[in-house]
Amino acid sequence: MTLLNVAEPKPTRKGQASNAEVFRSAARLMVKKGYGGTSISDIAQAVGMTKAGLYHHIAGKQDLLFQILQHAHDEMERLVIEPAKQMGDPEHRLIEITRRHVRGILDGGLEFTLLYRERHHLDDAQQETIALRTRAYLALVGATLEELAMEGKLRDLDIQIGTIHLLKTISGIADWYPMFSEINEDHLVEQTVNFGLSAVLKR
Amino acid sequence: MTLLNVAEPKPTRKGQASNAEVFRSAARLMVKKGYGGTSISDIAQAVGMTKAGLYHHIAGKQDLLFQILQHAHDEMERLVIEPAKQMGDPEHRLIEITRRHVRGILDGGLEFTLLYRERHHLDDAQQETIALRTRAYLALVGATLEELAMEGKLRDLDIQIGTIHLLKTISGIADWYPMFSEINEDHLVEQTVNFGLSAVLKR
DNA sequence: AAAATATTTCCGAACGATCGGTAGGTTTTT
DNA sequence: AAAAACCTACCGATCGTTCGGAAATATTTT
Repeated sequence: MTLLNVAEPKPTRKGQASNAEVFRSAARLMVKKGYGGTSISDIAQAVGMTKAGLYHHIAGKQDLLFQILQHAHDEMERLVIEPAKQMGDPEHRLIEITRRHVRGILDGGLEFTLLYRERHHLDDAQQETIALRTRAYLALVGATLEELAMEGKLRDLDIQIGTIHLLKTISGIADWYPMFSEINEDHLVEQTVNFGLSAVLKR
Repeated sequence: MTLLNVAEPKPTRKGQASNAEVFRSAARLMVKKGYGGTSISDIAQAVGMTKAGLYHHIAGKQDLLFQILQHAHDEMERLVIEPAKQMGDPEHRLIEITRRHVRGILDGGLEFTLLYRERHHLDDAQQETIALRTRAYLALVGATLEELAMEGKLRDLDIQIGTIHLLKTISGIADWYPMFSEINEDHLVEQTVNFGLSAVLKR
């Protein structure tokens, strides 16, 4: 009853606001002003509706945040995790993860992972669902570092801590990049790959 | 009129809540539940007062956040920046910055820097004040990397990006450490120093 | 093709609750 | 007695949410 009780997506319509657009507008607002700082009225206004109208697309404010976070993880799996899992070589896999994750942030596809830090507004069951998916991504990177360690390519470091630091470096870009948008995107991607690899690999 | 209009600190009193305690309680609540998710009533209750009573210690909710952020920067300067500036050797300085910053987070002295991301709730003048102090810290680390580059100790990297990644790695600890509190503190400090140095230094 | 019906989309208006903040008086400390 | 700390009670505004119905659209029947 707590999960997946969205107001049904339904085909779509010719009107001004599809369901997907509601989610995107809401997410963009929440990224800018925070969950608590974004009212239902704000969201309704952003998509050109009244509050009451909006409630035909969402099941409530809390559930809206949950859906957005689920979608963010869906995108993360599609853009980063699935492609990375295809790669056999751990070093290439680590590079691919970094590159795709950063690229995803810059292209806006992973922009809404920023809302992860608003997860305390969810109820316990929803928080656990999100936490599981986050831990799965962490485990993927952790396992990759383990493989690199067995190949003797890894520095003498704590793999758990190294994994988290690596992912913080990457995901942190979403925090500050809007303030340094003069930085070239390709340049940032490669610099981040180098930063991460240098931090954990013997080279 | 926007700056420094606190309800005066005044000596203190023997009652249950000193001014400093109000700030600390408020900050702790805001870290846990966010600025928007923390009501004035919540804060008043946490310090054993009513809303009206609380307003003898603060000038308003927005100003309260501003004071907390100012205090966080004060602590940052006292615990990290001032000691680091004493060090002539840039490599030692970088190590000292990392060590003291991480230590400060773990000891709770820099815990409230987490509220930096709630800065959009401030007015423009307040935001600018905070941004200036943040940029000053960034500049200190950036200048240190520049020195290391001139000594030939630095990797081939973009110093601006390296600086930000370095600081994100460190400050990110405040985000995740509460969830991994089984990690030994000294161990985390040293691992973070090594991670950072490996990322930017030839070694 | 037109008419009739069903379904979905949206709105105006209101709900109880809570928000940040204040006025005025009482208690406590100096 | 002066001053500071604190409380009761309340303010207008806004919050998330709901309800009944009106448009608009899609589907079925004629």
